[in-house]
Amino acid sequence: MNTPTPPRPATLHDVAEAAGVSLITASRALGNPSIVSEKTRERVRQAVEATGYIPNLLAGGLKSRRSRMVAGVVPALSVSQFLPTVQSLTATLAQEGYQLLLGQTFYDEQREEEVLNAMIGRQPDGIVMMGLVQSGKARERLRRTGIPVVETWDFSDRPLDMVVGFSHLKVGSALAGYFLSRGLQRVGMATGSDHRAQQRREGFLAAWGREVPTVTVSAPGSLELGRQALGQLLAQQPDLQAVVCSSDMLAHGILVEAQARGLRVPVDLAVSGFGNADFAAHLLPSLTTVHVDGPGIGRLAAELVLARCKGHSAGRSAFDLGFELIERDSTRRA
Amino acid sequence: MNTPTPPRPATLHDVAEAAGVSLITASRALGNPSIVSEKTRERVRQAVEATGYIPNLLAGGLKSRRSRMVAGVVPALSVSQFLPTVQSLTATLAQEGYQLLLGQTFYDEQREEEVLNAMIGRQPDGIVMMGLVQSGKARERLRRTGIPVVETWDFSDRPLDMVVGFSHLKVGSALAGYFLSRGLQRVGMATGSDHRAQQRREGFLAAWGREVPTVTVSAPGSLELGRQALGQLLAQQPDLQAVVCSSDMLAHGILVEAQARGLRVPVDLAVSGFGNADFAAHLLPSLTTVHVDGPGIGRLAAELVLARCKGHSAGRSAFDLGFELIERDSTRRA
DNA sequence: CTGTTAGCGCTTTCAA
DNA sequence: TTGAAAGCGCTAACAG
Repeated sequence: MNTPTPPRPATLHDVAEAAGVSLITASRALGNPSIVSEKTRERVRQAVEATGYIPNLLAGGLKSRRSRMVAGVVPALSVSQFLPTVQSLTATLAQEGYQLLLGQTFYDEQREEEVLNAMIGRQPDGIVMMGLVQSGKARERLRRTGIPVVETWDFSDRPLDMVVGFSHLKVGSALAGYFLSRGLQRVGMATGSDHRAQQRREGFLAAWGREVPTVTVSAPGSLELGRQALGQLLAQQPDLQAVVCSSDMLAHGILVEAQARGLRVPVDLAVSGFGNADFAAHLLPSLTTVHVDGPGIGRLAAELVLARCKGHSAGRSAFDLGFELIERDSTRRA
Repeated sequence: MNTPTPPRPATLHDVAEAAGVSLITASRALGNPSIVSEKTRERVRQAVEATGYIPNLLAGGLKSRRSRMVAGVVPALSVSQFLPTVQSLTATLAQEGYQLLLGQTFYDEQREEEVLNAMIGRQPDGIVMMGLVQSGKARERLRRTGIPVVETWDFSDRPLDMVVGFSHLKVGSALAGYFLSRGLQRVGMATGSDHRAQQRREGFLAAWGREVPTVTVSAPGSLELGRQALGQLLAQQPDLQAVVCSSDMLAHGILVEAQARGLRVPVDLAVSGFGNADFAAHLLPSLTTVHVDGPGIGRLAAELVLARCKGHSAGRSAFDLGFELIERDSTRRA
């Protein structure tokens, strides 16, 4: 064999030539094989093999107006809450030949606008946001592009386009109801600075009926910040009975700091988290938390975008997937 | 004002018309402003404003042969080890107007080939892999495309193209040296099934000089798997003195299970992790681990890709960023 | 400094 | 079932 490897990557033109068919026939053999004869299809297949052809999807997308890319935007990748969602989103899209373009806003409206503009310029077939789009300018711009947008991990009756999530206010009030039912009085909060954590706090206070000592930490929080938060809460209220946290990592920090201070959980102090991280069930004591179906959110978001791409304009556009309060040992009465 | 919003998004053509200049002048005013007169530049700027123009970067890339996208490939997004790297990679690229295309291999060669083909079809200006490219077929194909590739989080003297990482063998032997120097004899390992964790194990055994009881868990491990692993190790060797873990989460699980069993760390059992996760320093006891500069890896990988895009063909292509063993209380002699 | 011309690689018409 | 023509939106190359 003496096939000199072509210096530049093979194009569909090369494939057509090698197969002895026209360019468009080669295109159809690959993109719409059912309307091409068996024989031709096979010859094209061999030509692809021989040339090592990989289709340039950017070029195809220019004419067909589908990039087969979906933008996924997170506050920051390190916010572990969203990882299962982004993972299943990416995996579901990949199954259908779509790739994810990743963007980060760092909880900043300016950056949110920038990253969304950068995404729009790449003509994504859909955009999936973790959280609601904050910037009004960006909302307006997105609406005008007509690109399908799925906001997730939150809920709104008047979404930009589609929304898949749950009500953080309701999470907060569910937690308040739970702690009230346990007869706990002196509750404190360790809560992230982000919009969703603040919403849960509001929901909690509304149901609780009065203010509670609160330490706000920079989103999304960490074990270290949780440890510090307990110190600060105890300084404010030495006879604290419970701490409600906006993430499992913060709650974990509370558990560690409680142990360091010789406080027994839940006897001396009850603790709850949020997110049902995979470590929550296996801590000592196991952590009471709020479970959310992260992978389910990602899957549904992907399906909604894909459905739109195929022209099925779904009827419903707001999906409340709810949440579940999971009681474990960290709040269980002896 | 009575400017009817155009139903289809504005193109550069519309901008040029609105500004009263030719298409290419409008293009230059945006992409290479220094060679356009101040006056023209301003008129184009206003036309962009008026039309709400967002450049179609896919179309531009077709001709210029730069997509301004970089592919980033992880085993799975939930492998938290890589998150700081992907985060800084994405952020560094975004600063220069590049976006990240995300792919997942799920530790599977078949999927690795698929995801790399999907990426190549999108003409990325570079590819950053977390780990080495496993599939020989994919290595060959990547080499032929000529796309800059940076393999990370590992090291090789004969990389596919560029490599930014460190030697897992050396990490293993450093850990062995450390435990030997502590005079510990009966050591066990809890280790992930992935290639890098296995390499660290090999490095450890080579320096240790003999086999040790080992529990292998599915990569990347979790707190729960760590807890189970300690049970299994103790069943094999009841008088175990130390456990070397392939991740901080596994080590954390060992700590929790030790506490559940009434074993004191480090007095009864010494424990080490890997990765220096942000919780490691704040656990009780704080966790001895191996620190790796995750964000630094991402930043350097981005810079290498960007340098190649600008034509600077860097001399060096293998960067060993090393690692640092961080001794904390979980192995410290009383 | 500005414009004209010719594509990038592919897919959508339309016609055979 | 196959093909020819046209052009997606933009930029490189070469004039003026």
